[in-house]
Amino acid sequence: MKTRDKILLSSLELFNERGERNITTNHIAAYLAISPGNLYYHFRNKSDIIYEIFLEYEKLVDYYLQIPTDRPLTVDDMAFYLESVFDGLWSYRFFHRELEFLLDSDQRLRRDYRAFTNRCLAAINQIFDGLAEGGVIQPQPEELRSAMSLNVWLVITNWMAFLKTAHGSELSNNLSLVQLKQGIYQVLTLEIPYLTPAYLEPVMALREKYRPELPEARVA
Amino acid sequence: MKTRDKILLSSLELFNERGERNITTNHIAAYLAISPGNLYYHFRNKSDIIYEIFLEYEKLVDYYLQIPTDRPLTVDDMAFYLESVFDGLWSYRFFHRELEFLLDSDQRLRRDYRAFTNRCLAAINQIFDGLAEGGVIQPQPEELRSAMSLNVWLVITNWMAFLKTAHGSELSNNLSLVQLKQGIYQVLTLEIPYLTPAYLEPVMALREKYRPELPEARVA
DNA sequence: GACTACCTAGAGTATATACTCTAATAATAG
DNA sequence: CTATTATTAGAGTATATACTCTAGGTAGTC
Repeated sequence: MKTRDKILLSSLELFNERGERNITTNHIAAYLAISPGNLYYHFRNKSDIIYEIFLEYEKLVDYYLQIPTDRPLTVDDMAFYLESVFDGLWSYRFFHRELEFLLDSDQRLRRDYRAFTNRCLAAINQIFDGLAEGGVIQPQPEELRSAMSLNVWLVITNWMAFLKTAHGSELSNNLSLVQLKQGIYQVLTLEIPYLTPAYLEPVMALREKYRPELPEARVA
Repeated sequence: MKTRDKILLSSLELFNERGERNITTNHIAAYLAISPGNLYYHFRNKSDIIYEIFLEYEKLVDYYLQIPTDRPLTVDDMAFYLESVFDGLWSYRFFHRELEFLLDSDQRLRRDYRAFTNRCLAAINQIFDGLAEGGVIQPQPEELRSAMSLNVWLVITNWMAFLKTAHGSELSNNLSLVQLKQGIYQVLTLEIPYLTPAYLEPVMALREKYRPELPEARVA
């Protein structure tokens, strides 16, 4: 593998594992057993590395969120979109963690991420549209559907932070893909009241698959 | 005012304004025109300052989220809780911004914040309970209500990050309390399907007060 | 006035961080 | 083989950061 790609891969791994804030360019170089000079030969600075990683993330999610408009959507479609989005979130999980700082430090990233968010929101809207066409959910006025889509996005992008901060034992802050996908349970919770009677049962069954095994204490 | 209190106040102000990551203890001292030694006389380190600020935040929110259990809750109660929570979020807005790093760096904070989250979730649950008693929302099974409460929490705590990252112009990332309170619109969106017919109209009217004036583009 | 507890200044330091520079080595093209 | 280009090592640096240390001031009390 090319050194440049190794740098991107290892950076992503280290960022995910230990947080972007805790990983310096010197750490990355040491991890790869290359010199700092070598790293800076391939990337002008740390921001550039992060930006390139974002471009990969963006490409992955955009790929999965191509919503067919020529046919209605099924519950299976919805399940696929949810699985895919959470897989993407998992692979690039460092990103949402320090998002605000990253966007403050890089104008390109700021601009691209905003466009990315809008595409995601549009895709969620389209999914709801397709599900309504497929008779899975009841059609809703545009305004309500948009606000619901935004709530779905907020739940998806905040679920991981919730897990890391509120969940888990006092010592371990480790996170598993299984836990992360319990976010699907939360997203499906949002949809329940809008399901058509015919699809209530299958969607509830799908939801059940993601139910947390040991729900955290929610009562004081 | 005592120097110690001035440090806390200025730190909060600087953290909110420019992000905890961008503010060093030397910045704080310089801002107050005191010496670093003086600052370190009052606080052992930066984490201690942040922890003290958290304690204030915690106290404020706990104060507002004392839910009466001896009477049903009204729409006005709900509006008050929402306003209060978003006011708190605004006053200590730096906190949720770099939450994960802060909790990773301070065990006390990690422990206390987790307990705080659980208290908040319990309060949201109680509010839903009280609203059901008051006939505002339809009573729901415990499981669904808990999952809904969690979604409310996720929307509330992620709304600000959404504004900062996805909203606003490319250059300005400034945030206003008015914008922040548009999060109430999103929270009320979650409640719509659970409202009793009698309360649909008044809650929709309340929601309308927080509708964003210039909604961002949500369609590609 | 002198004792004491509290408070403050400000220079200083060890370490980390992002990044640079030069020289050398590999790869490739003609 | 040679010239050129791409890649790498590794020492080095300017700046920042969190924090320390010493000496001295201030306020209250007897």
